[in-house]
Amino acid sequence: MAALRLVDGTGEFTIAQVADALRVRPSSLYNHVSSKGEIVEAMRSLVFREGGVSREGGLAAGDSGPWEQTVRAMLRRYRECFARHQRLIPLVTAYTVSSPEVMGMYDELAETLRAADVPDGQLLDVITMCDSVVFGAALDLAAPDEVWAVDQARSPALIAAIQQAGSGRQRSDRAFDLALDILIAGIARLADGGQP
Amino acid sequence: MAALRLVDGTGEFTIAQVADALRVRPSSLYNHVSSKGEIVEAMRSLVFREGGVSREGGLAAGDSGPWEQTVRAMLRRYRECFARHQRLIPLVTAYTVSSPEVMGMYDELAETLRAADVPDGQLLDVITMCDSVVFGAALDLAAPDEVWAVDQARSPALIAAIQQAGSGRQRSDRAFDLALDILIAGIARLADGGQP
DNA sequence: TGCTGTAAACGAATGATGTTCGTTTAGAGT
DNA sequence: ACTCTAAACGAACATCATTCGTTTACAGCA
Repeated sequence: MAALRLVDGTGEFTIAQVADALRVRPSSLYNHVSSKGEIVEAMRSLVFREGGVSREGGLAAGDSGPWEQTVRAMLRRYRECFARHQRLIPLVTAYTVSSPEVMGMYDELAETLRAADVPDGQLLDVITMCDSVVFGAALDLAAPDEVWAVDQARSPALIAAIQQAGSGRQRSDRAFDLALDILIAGIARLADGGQP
Repeated sequence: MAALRLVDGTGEFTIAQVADALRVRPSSLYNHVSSKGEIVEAMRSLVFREGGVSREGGLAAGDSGPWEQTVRAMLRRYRECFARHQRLIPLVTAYTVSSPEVMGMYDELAETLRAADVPDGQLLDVITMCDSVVFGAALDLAAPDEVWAVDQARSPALIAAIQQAGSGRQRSDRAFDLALDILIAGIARLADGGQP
């Protein structure tokens, strides 16, 4: 089944292409999967497993080290998965399915955050926020560079900013790291009550 | 052209459906648009204009009020657009196009942030981060509730969190507001040098 | 009123694509 | 050798986006 992943080199994939890569006729595939969506789902699982996002051994609770590092590493790993398969991103977001592999990661995240004293009432909100940042960053990663082309901007501030920033992958990485910093600092402040 | 938007009620749209809604044959549409992608692009513009995201009058620079409020309102409006057309989200992210209408908003954001003393070197990173959060939140909005169904979670912390949280729209809104808080607090800290 | 030019609608056709179904092949276990 | 099962196969379909040459509707103008 891994041969499907050769096809994420082109950004699209058709049943026929997959069948070709497998030296098989299109119809034969339907003895193993029931739809194209199921293939997308399989790819998602695969990407997660190969990225080590879905924890093999039990849950996290007993993890060593400060929670900040754990969360940072976790989210970074999460995004890294999709960074390695950028073309997959529009597919998995379009297909809106959620494989059980993903849930393992949320479990881990929940345990870690809870151990870090994030109030129960805000736990799910924080998790959703992490999710948003990671997926948003992944989308940004998949977007073509021309989104930030100088000639589309009319504001001098924006033009200057674009020229200062690196290009493509670098820029995206740096922005994600910054987001992680801010995110974690914010969670930390949540963890002890108010704004101080 | 606005009649196409009736079709975002189903989550998908085919040329034939659009043609039907317009009391016209599919082929006739190609006298007005050159591809399906162009229709998606048109929808994106329309959503932006109707949401008031793309500023009609010139740039923002002279805006009154603290920048925090301006940014918060801007991002909230941005997300609100897609909240009103959830089914559009996978489409616009998949089609990866960028209409000129969107750029106006980035211009405005850039000016505001710059006026708020965000260091030039990090301006684009901050903008990207805002973008990520908004799009991630929009995606979360579009995701079905079952993503957060109790029976999929294995961790007690996560199960508890899910039960405490509201459902659907409420939950998503609250998570987004929290993210905005954290985001803006983080930007504010950026704006005066270090972590303090 | 009749002529003309243009924009839009039309229908038929085409090529991709995902999917179904009944049949056939190959091989493992007895 | 016989049987059972899983997988491959090819021939269909249905759905879609898109193209092309033709025809209609109508506005401007003589």
